[in-house]
Amino acid sequence: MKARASPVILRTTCRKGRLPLQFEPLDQFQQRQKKLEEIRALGYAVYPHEFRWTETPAALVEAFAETPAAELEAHRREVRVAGRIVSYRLMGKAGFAHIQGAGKRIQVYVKLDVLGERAFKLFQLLDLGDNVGVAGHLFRTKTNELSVWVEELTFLSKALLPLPEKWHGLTDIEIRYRQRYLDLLANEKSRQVFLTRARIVQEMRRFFDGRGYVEVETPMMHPIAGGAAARPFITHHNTMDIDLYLRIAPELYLKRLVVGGIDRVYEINRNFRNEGISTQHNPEFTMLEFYEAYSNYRDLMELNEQLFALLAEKVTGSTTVRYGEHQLDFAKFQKLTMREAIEKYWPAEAGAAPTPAELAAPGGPRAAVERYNQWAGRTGAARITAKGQPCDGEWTGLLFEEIAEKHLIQPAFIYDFPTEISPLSKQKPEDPALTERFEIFAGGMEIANGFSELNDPAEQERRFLEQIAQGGEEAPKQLDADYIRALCHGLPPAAGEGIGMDRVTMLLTDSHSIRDVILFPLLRPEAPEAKTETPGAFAGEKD
RNA sequence: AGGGGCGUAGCUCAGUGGUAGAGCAGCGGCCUUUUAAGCCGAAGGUCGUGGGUUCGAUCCCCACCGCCCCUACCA
Repeated sequence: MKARASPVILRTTCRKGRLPLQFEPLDQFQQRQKKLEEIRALGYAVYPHEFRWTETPAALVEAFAETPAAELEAHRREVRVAGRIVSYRLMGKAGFAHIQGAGKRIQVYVKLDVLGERAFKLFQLLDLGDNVGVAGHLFRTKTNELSVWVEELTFLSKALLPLPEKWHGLTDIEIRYRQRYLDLLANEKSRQVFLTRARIVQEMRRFFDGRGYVEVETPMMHPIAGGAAARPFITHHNTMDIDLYLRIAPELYLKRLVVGGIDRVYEINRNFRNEGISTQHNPEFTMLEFYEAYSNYRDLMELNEQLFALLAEKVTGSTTVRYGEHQLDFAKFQKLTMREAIEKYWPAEAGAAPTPAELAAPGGPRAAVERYNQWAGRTGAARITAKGQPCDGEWTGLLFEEIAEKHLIQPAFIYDFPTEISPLSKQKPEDPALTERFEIFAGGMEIANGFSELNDPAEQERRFLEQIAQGGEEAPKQLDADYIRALCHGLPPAAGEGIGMDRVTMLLTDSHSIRDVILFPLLRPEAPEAKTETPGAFAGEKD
């Protein structure tokens, strides 16, 4: 949208204690520094250390929303309240402003004959964006707006740069992401999204803590990147002189902890994947991953039904949540095996849909792909393609992704994944071609992935070696022998799952880009500005 | 990575092949119950960057940069 997000940064020479940077708009920046000096000259501390308040602006507005003027007069309510100035109207010897705090704004009224010369002069030197504290009593104006009759005005800090425009607010998407603090100040909706996100994390913790789970933190820097198929970021430790990978999943460490007797364990933390960026992908994203000994994937599916219904209810007040044009019902999950999903969503015009039995037969998935591609070729739809020589399981996965995934708007479990694409999952006893694995889809996105954990070290080693042999950028390069050793010490039967917290937040806040639920999403760094020598940068200070 | 869109004042946006405009914010003045306060006045822009076409480019063409969307990879 914008060439570069303002402000333009002008570099100046750094002199002892002086602000080395200047920011656009320069005229306002300098104007406000001048006012700051005038405030100092009046004898006010320009960076005071605290303000004792009694209520936030939001609390006042809420608590006295209905209190009539007469009652406020009769029972005078003294308050001390602090916030950021978001509107300002000076009218000669009186003035109004709104100060914003805890997401809401309250009006304050100042009068020369109440405040006195010095404090009123201070009020005249205020700008939109400044932080102030006021002490006084509540009253209602002629137009019946709840306001603070200010008896004492305290300067708290200066905004040297202007706030976004007050009427339209901040709409520039790039600035909203790069300078999130402005977005949070200007857009209540954005503030709400991040408060809701915090609430989601809180409720998740409550849910797992209440079931005897222990929260842990495992390494984010891994000598071997494992636990998922993804390209890792590489970093380097100087003293040890070794390369490390930012983790792509905590899975293998958490299961070591289950070996160690922490039977119910979870972690909420970041994963890093060196892959594409989109409305559903940020290079670092937050996963809740949990493991439960002695349970299988069916137990987990049941747990998830409880979890998501409860979460939606607690966070939005209802188990039914609006997401764009849809109403997602988190109290009702569709359940389909992967093969059933392919059959169900197979396009009618593409000929007979492959049955689960057909997809189970050797060469069946491959044949279905060919049939699908013939149809795709005729209609111009995307063909299913793969590098190398995919096996039946991989073809099945590709079919599912192409045909079914986008239709999974309502919450759904897709289960029984091919073993070939599930290297850490336990096979189904009656069919070793399939594993006890499920994924949860909602809003057309994958939001969770869980399975009965493979705990047979011999089989795990075989699967790892197979992965490595297949190669590819996303396959591990090295056998994680330490993990196999841990399995050799005996991992009890267990089920585990990872939940994409960012995506869950998207669903519960009706956000359609992952960047709207991540405070500081990854953006390309702003182009460095040309260095400009600007001597005597500060008002009243010359070198 | 490929395709599409966008980039004009601090913010939100108009606009034109002939040297750029509004509202808000900022500056000076008036104003002691306003609330998108009002009124008067002055200011503010290498129209994303670099080339090209042209007598002349913010506008047309090309390249580059950044952001957004879609597709691909992925969760």
